[in-house]
Amino acid sequence: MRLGELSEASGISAASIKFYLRSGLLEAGDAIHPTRAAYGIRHVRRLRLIQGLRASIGLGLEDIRRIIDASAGADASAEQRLALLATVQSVVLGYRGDGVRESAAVDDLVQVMGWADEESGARAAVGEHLAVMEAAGVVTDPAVLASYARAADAIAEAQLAVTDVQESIEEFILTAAIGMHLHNQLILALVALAQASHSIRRYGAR
Amino acid sequence: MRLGELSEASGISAASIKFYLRSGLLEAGDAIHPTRAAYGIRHVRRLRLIQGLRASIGLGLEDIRRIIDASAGADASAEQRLALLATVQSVVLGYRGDGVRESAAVDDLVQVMGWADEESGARAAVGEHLAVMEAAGVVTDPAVLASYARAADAIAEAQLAVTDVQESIEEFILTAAIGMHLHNQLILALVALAQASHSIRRYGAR
DNA sequence: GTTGTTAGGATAGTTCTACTATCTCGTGAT
DNA sequence: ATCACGAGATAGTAGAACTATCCTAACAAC
Repeated sequence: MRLGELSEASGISAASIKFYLRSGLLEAGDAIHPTRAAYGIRHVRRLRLIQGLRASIGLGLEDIRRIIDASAGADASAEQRLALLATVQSVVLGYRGDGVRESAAVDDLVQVMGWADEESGARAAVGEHLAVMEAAGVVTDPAVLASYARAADAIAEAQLAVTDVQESIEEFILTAAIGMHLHNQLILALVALAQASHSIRRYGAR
Repeated sequence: MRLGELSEASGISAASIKFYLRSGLLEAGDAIHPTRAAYGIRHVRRLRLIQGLRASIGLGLEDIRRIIDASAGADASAEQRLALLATVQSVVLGYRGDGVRESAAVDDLVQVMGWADEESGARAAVGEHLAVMEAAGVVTDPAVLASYARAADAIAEAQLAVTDVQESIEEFILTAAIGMHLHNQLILALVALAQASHSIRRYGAR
C-alpha cells in the first residue's frame, strides 16, 4: 500500500497522514527505496485509532500520543491490556499523577465497597479530588459518595467485560476509550434528567 | 472604579478586560466622559464568573456567553434559578437540543426511579445517548443503568441543596457549574479506582 | 499654561493546535 | 522522453483567546 492508497483506505487526507508521520503518531512505512514506501494494515488500524480518539472523544494529539506510546510494548495478555486500560483512563480523565494524598474518606469507601485495598494512581486521584471539592466548598456527604461508588463499580464491571474480547490492540483501546467516554456522558445526561425531575417535584411545572 | 483598578481587583489584565468588553461578555462601564468610564462590583463579579468558568471547567467564551445571556433576565426566585441551572447544565454537558427520540428504556427508568414523568431536554438527551451507545455497540444492561440512575439522583439532590443558598446570580452560577463539574470528575475518578480494584481482584497484583 | 503620564478605544499581532497547500526533487511507468 | 506521482520540507490557514501597539484626550504636576 502506498500513501495514496492508505489515504483512500483510511479516509484521511494524504496531507494529514504526512502530518501524522511527521508528528511521530504514525510510524513510517517500509522504505522500498528513497522515494517510495509501503504501508500495511497496521497503519490503517493506527489511523482509525487516531481518528476515533479525536472524533469520538475529542482527545488532542498529545493525549493520543501518550496512549499510543503506552500501547507500544503491550501484547494481548490480560495483564498488559489492563495496564493499558489504566493509561487510557488516566489520559481520558486528565490525570497527571502529581501528589499522593491520604484520605480517610477514601479508605472508608474502599472498605465498604470491598475493593482491593492497594495503593494506585486512581486512589490518589480520588483522594485528591475530594480535597479539591472540599476546598471549593462543594458538599459530598458519605451517602452520596457511596451512591457514586456503586455506580462506578457497575461501570468498571461493564468495562472489564469488554476487556475479554480479543481484538487488535488498536480496536481494544478504541472500544475501551469510547465506552468510558459514553458511560461518562450517559451519567451526565441522567443527572440532568434527575435534576429536571426534582425541580418539577419541588416547584411544579417548569 | 476605572479599568486599571478593575484589573487589579479582578486579577485580570486590562488588555483581557478590554477584549471581554469588545466581545460583549462584560458590559461597558458608566461613561463619565469620552475617555473615562466607571466600573462597579457587578463587573468584578462578572469577571470572576468568566474566569471561574474558564479556569475551573474549561468552558469556551461562546459557552460562557450562552450562560450569561440566560442569566440576564433571571431574578433570585427559585424557579428562575432552576431554569438557569438547566441552561448551565445543557451548556456544560454540550447539549444542542436537536432531535427528540422516544425510548422505552428511559420510560422504564423514569418509572422505576419515581422521577416526574414529563418531557424535557434532558429526557431526550438520555434517550439519544442510549441510542448512540447502542449504535456504537456499547453495552448498557438495565442493572447498570439503574445503578447510574441512583447515583444521578444523589447528585441532583446535592445540586438542588446548593440552589437554596442566597448569593449573587454570578456566584450561584459558578457554584452550580463547578459543583456539577466536580461531581462529574469525582465519578470518573471513582470508576478508575473501581476498575483498578477489579483488575487486582481478577489478575492479582498489577 | 505647558508638559507628561495614563485611560480608553481601535487595530493589529501573537500563540497554540491541527491541519492544508505549495514547492522541489527523484523516480518509475508509459 | 516525459510526466505525473510519492516523499520530504517549508510555509500558510483557521479559530480561539489573548496581548501589544498606536493614537488621542485629559487630568495632574510643575
